[in-house]
Amino acid sequence: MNSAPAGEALIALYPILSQLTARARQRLEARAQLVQVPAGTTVFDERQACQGFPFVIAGGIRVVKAAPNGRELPLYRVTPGETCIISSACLLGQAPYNARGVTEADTTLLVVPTEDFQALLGEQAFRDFVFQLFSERIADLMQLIEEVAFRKLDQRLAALLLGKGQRLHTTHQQLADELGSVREIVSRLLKGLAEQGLVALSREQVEILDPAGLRRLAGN
Amino acid sequence: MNSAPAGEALIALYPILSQLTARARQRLEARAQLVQVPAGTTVFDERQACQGFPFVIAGGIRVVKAAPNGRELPLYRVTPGETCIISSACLLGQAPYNARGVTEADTTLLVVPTEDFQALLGEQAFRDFVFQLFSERIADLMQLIEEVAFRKLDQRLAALLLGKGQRLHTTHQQLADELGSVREIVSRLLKGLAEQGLVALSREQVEILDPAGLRRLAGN
DNA sequence: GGGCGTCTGTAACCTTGGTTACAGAGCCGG
DNA sequence: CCGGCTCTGTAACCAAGGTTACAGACGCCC
Repeated sequence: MNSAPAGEALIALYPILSQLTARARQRLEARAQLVQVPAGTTVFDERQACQGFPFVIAGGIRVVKAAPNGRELPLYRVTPGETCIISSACLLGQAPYNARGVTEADTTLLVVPTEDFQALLGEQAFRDFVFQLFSERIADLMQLIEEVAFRKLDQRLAALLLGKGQRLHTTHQQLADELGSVREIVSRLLKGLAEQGLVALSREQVEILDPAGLRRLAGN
Repeated sequence: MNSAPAGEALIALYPILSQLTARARQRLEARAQLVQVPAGTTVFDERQACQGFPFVIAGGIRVVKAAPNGRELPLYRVTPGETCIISSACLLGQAPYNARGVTEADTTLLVVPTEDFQALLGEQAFRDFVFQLFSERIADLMQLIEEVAFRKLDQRLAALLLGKGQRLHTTHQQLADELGSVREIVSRLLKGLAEQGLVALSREQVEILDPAGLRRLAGN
């Protein structure tokens, strides 16, 4: 590791690492690379071989599937304290990435070389940690499949609006990106929601007027 | 385990189990339940708590997401020698199932109680085995998301037809089920493929005439 | 051969969501 | 206050897929 402060931050974010054996710990400190990445960078992409395993120290990564026409569907986000299961899956399965990772903000990563990741997995504590994340993500992905395959866009939009406070500051375009759709449709649907009295719209803002109604819509 | 033959079959299918410690092995044999299930049985369903961990000895399980209107989208299949990662995810994440499992044929399962599954995970060999399956399935699920979200149905149909030999014996209804669609659409699309000379149709049969053409179609 | 069940073909129609193409509206800096 | 930018509203049109509703074909058993 390149600096002591980074090491402390790492342990604070990933308490599991404090349970490593001394040997694993030393190896990690000696070989991991601290990397700074500006917002909006593609840190890995489809069909690309996995070069190492990233711990997110600060910032965050949005993992998306990209359509041939340029549209993107977000799969999940990796925030500090989590790890990128797609990287784990690649490293474990010897397969190339099958999604794209883009930093959502200026991001600090600690990148562990492939061999050292394998070694880390030899540590029970770390392995349990990765296991836990795996199972959570799998549940998320199943949920996403259900939404994409079966839910209509207005339901997905309603679900997206919920649970982010009463006023969201966002553009229609951002909402569309989040749903893997396009701006015009989101505008259309939001108008529909507004006409039903569920939300109130203004520039770069959506105000939730009837959370229960939205939940009802989302839940069908 | 209830009978020696089942034990041998189990080891043959899951060679990893031969690497267990004697203690784990004994525990497994003492507590696992051999269960016979006829074809078409729902062995677990959405929102249901996970009761145990199944090893598939014979037959197979189709894991599907069910839509409110009764349609189903297959997520993956569990064949003998594999394990059901959704069960693993439930047990690890303490969450209820979020998909449905249906036997595709008469099926023999060895069901391991929850606590004993946790104990099995304490065994390195077994844990590695589950890990491997996890990463493969995650890749599958990502692939599925891509298909559902971005591919048109004719492309998905073309992909489905490939890699099953030159003549497939199946009904349009079965193909539709496989795609999470309906019979009429599949008939329509198959007709289109036939008109392009890619396939030849007859009752309960699809003959692949131009695999390369199908692959081209599927790959866009 | 007649009757029945399953499988297939097909047409008309509908809904959803996406595309294209603008027109304004709000905001901000010069 | 003006020009330019981003964001929003909206209408016309289109394509994909699903729904409804039949008709006929094939196979099989009696």
